[in-house]
Amino acid sequence: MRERALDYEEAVLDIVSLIPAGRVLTYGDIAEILEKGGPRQVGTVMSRGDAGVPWWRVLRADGSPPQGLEASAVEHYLEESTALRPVANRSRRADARTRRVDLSKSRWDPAPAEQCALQQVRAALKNDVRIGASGLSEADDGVDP
DNA sequence: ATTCTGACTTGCT
DNA sequence: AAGCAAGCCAGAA
Repeated sequence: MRERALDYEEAVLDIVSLIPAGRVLTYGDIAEILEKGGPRQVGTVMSRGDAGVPWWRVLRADGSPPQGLEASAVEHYLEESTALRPVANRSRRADARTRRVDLSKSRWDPAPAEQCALQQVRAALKNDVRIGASGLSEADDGVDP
């Protein structure tokens, strides 16, 4: 019964693990979903090691993979057929380093059920989870009095 | 309490 | 497209 409140790190990792193959979210998106912290906090969590989550599906606001991991991230994109942005013709460096994900095409657009799952993670982070046993299901939406 | 740091963002050149 | 500065949020020193 791990239905206790999630700490920030767990919440972030949960979200990341929910991103489908071929889709991506930005650090900022995740912070927004959790309604806590900012892009940097999410980045900090991710930097602690992959923890078995698809880290390459989390990118910067401009569509570029996390610093230092561009090369291996691109391999995953090719593998998952993630929509990449066309390489600038002028650029000499048409390498993995210049490649960016096309956010307008690959950004994850969660279906209703998925949004629900995301909200559950947020709720679990916010206070505590009250699913199960006692059956008190009032997860206050977080708005302060 | 204050300062530094970072898998970040945005806006301006 | 690229580089730079400032803003931002939390945790660590």
